[in-house]
Amino acid sequence: MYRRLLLLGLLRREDMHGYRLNEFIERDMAFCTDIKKPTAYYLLDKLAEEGYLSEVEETSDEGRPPRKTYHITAQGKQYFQELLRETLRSYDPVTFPVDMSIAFLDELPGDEALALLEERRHRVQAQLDEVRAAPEHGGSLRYVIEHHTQYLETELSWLQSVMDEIAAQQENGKGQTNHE
Amino acid sequence: MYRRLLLLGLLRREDMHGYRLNEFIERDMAFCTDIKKPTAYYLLDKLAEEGYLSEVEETSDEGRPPRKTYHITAQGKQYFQELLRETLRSYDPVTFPVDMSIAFLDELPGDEALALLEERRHRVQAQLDEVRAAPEHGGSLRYVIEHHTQYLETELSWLQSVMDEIAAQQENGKGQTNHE
DNA sequence: GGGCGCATGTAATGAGTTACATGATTGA
DNA sequence: TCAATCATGTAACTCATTACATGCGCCC
Repeated sequence: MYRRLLLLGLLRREDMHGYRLNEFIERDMAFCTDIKKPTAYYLLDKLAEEGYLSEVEETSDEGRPPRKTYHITAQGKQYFQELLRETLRSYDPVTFPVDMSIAFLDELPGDEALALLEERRHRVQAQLDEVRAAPEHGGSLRYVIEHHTQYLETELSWLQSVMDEIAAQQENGKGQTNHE
Repeated sequence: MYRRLLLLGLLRREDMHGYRLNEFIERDMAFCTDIKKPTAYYLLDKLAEEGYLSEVEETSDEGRPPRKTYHITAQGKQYFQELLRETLRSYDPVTFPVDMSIAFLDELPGDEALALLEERRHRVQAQLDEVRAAPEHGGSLRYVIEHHTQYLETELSWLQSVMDEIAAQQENGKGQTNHE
C-alpha cells in the first residue's frame, strides 16, 4: 500500500510518465523504498483503472517510444489523503529476519558467529554511508533521511553489543557449543 | 525464509507438533515474528516434503484429534545451518511505510499531522511496553528483546523530533499548507 | 446447550518479484 | 558493432495471508 502512496504523492506534484517516475525513485528515494520497475508500471495501470489517475498516451514525435503521462484525478487526491492519514497514524510491528538467527546463535561456534556478524556490520555500515550520501533536496524528505540514519546507527550499536558479549564469552572459555 | 529458520530452530531443540509450535511462538515470540498459524502448518508440510523434517502421525488415544509430530532430519540440520549463516551475514535494507507519509507531510495541515503522529506514538509506545513484558527465558533471545527495545526507543525519539519540528513551524505561522 | 481448547488443514486471493521481450536511436 | 538510453510491459512464480471448515470433549 505504501507504494501506492509513493506514486500518488509524486504525481500530485507533477504529471509524469512511468519511466521518469522510476528514474526519480531510483535516484532520490532508493534508500527508503524497494519498489521495482514492473511493480510501478503495474500499479500505475491499476490506479488508472480505479479512477485515481488519468493517462494521456503521447504518440512519439521522433524515434522515441510512445509514453503514457499520468495525472492525478480528484478521487486520486482524496485517496492519497486517506492513505496518507492511515499510514501516518498506524504502526505495524516490524520483524527483523536476523532476529531468528540471533535467537539460535548457540548453534554456531563463537568465532564463526563473530565472523558472520562482522560481515553483517560492514553491510549495515555501507547502507548507512549510502543514506548519508543521499541527495539533500529540501522538504520533509529530510525527516526520512534522519529516520534511516538513526535506525542504522542503532542497528550498528546493537550489533556491536552482541559481538562484544560473544567475544567475552569466547574468552571465558564458555564458547564451546554443540556443532555438527 | 526466516520463518523456516524459526520452525527448524525450534524443532532442533525438541520434537513438536504444529499446535505446540504455534502456541510457543504466540506466547514467547510474538514480539519478533508475524508468522500465522496456517503458514506454520503449511511450512511444516513443505519442509517435510523437502526432506528436512520427518513426521510421525499419532493416532489419537483418547478423544483428542490426531496430530503429527515433527522431527528434524540430518538434512534439516544442515539446511538450518545454511539458513542461519546466510541470515546472519546478510543485511536487507528495511523500508518503513511511514516514511512515505512523512515525505509528503506538507499535504496535511500541521495540527492534523500532529494529532495523527501522536496516535502513532501511542501505538509505538504500546509495542515497546509489550516487548518489555516479554517472558525473559534465558538464551540468546535476550539479544532479540534488546534489539526491539532499542529499535522502538529510537523510533520514539525520532517521532518526537519530527513532532517538535512541526509544532515549531506551526507557531511560526508557517503551518499553512495547501489542503483540499 | 454454548463456548472454549485441542488439532489440522484447504481454497481463494493478494501483493510483489523475476526473468524475459520489444524496438528504435545515439554514442564509442 | 556493441552497449546504453528510452519506454513499456507480460507471464510465471513465490510467499504468505484470509476466511473458512471440521469435530470431539470438557466445563459451566
